[in-house]
Amino acid sequence: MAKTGGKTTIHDIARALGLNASTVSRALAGNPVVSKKTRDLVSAKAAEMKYRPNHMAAALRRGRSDILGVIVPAIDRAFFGSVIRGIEEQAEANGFHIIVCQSFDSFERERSMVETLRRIQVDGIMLSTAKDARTNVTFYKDLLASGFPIHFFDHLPNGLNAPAVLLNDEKAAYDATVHLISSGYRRIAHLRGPQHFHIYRDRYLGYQRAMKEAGLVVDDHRVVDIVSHFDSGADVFHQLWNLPVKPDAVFSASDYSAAACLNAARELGLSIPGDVAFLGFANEPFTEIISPKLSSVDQQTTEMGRRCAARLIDVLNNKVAVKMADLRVVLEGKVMVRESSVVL
Amino acid sequence: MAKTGGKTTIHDIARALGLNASTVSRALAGNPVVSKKTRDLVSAKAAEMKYRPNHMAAALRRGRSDILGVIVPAIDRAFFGSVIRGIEEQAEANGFHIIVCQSFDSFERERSMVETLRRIQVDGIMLSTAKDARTNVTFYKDLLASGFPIHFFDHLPNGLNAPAVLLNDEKAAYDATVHLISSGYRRIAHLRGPQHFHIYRDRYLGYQRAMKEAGLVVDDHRVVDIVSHFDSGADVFHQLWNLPVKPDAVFSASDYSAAACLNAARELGLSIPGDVAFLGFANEPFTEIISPKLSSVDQQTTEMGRRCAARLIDVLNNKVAVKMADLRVVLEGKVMVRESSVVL
DNA sequence: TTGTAGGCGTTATCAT
DNA sequence: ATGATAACGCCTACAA
Repeated sequence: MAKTGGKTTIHDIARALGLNASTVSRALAGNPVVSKKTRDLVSAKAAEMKYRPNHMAAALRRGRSDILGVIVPAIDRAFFGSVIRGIEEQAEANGFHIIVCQSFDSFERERSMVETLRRIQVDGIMLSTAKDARTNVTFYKDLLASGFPIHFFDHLPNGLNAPAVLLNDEKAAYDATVHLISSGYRRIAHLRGPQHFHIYRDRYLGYQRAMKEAGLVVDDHRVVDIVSHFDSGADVFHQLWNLPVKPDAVFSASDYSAAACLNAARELGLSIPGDVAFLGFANEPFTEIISPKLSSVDQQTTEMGRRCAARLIDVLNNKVAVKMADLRVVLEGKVMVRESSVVL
Repeated sequence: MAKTGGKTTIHDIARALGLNASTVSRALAGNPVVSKKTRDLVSAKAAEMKYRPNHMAAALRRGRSDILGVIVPAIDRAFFGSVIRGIEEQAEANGFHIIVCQSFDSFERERSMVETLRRIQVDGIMLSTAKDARTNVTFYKDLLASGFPIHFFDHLPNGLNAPAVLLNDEKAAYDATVHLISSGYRRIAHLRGPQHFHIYRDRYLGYQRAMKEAGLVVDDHRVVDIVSHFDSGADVFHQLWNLPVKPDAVFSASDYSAAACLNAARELGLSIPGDVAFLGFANEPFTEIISPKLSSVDQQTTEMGRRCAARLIDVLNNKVAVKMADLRVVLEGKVMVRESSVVL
């Protein structure tokens, strides 16, 4: 019989075998210092007694939990679900587990989740910070200075220099715009995200660079700010279509806005991509469902998660010095060409 | 200075205050047996020394980790992301954390994840089982018999009687069909999911019941099996539209198939919902993005997660006897009426 | 009201 | 090759 709550411990196995608990521990760990015979004996007995190692006890002793914390604004957003998938894959492959928390885009919640995760003794934390104006960069600076292993992904708060896996938004937007240009479009409009976010500013810059390099003018009338993600799409498109010189393509910093505009264009009976082409950003699952299928920029989300976890684990295993500068990984986006941007 | 790795323990606080660690422990726990003065003193010192409780040590001692395990086929599917959101919300509100794992629809992985989670000493597990033919119900029966707290959601493997939070698929499909009927549609086709899954069989049954109750015939030609989720949609619709008597509405057991058919119908220049209406199932995020917006059945995913976690936590807190029968919760779906099924 | 001591299950450091 | 012992940080009878 087991001691506590029907749970077998190494002591139970030791007793049953007339051995010492430490020998059992070593045997179970496959320590070659223990004779092959004993090792086999022990593992047989362990199986027989349905022994299940207590990971927490081991963690307490070793000072390492093999658990990583993940904080995202909301787990049910496609982007984060996909990143977490990559994180979990990579963690699992390395014997780690992940605890997932949601900040709901509140900095205060985020801060308290970090605290709680540390109490649980996670070995490190990966997070995509909340889009919260109250975000206090000092908190992260202190955290980093304290040496606690933390990795960011998707974006970094303004003014923070820290290990992170990011997307090269400028390049991705550049590539996307180049794709439109090389497909023959010239009067390319841009639906622009909030410019106080790095990612959207970079997308705008990439768009501009591609236009300029091709010798095309960036007409300010063709650059429209996205206010709400989806709902105002029709208005935005009508505004663009009422310009004296109509655009022949729309590159949007968001798939939602792109889809809304695309729908508005179709309502008007326009041919897509004949009269006007569309290209979004984020490669949301719905881009393949709507008709015509929306071209978009894939953000390598799962890869982002994998890389982030891999880097963090490298740090934990001392395989990589915690030189922050070295730890910045920038991924390349991928233009997914679909029906909305190719003249058939 | 702290003893280990710069981490303050209750012993450090005790020493600094000339107290005993147990007093500090009690004070920190807010135990009223400790004088108010001492309690204040202790918490002040704790803050000063940046004390962070070691949850693992406490867990080991108390035999309770306050961590729950969650196993889903894939975290990046909208359905599961949404359920997990609910689980995490509820767990967090009760001082629990969740560890998330993916089975990738493999029974063997699932079984090994259960094992690993138990090693980590999670207090209970919530899972949506893998759609894997090799699934062995005995495994779950044994697990339940052992008394380990486990709750299922979304569906139960055939032949398993266990605590679960499910959707009343029959009723939801019935309601959906009734909505179409009361909107004036009569020749309603059904895109049917694989009948060896309970959920799809129930949806088919609900459709049939509504039709019969309304005195409408269920024409077998109008019932088409969904093979692949999305791609074959156009073929399916053409097949339906080439029938001698064309359907005037399509109720699909999947949003993907519904969307594919809807697109095919639009290609043919049909008016939706004038010529033909569409109603899907799952309320996928894209239903509001495509045009016309797709009516669908909401599966109360977040609520499903919340309820599942709430029930499990009740069991853990001994608030609810572990009578399995009592623990079956059946949620009602909700018909979301959108543009694709209402004649304007 | 506070202190003492033992143990949760494991591992690491001694010694044998 | 194996055993004894202590310790990881916390909690909780029991004692004072």
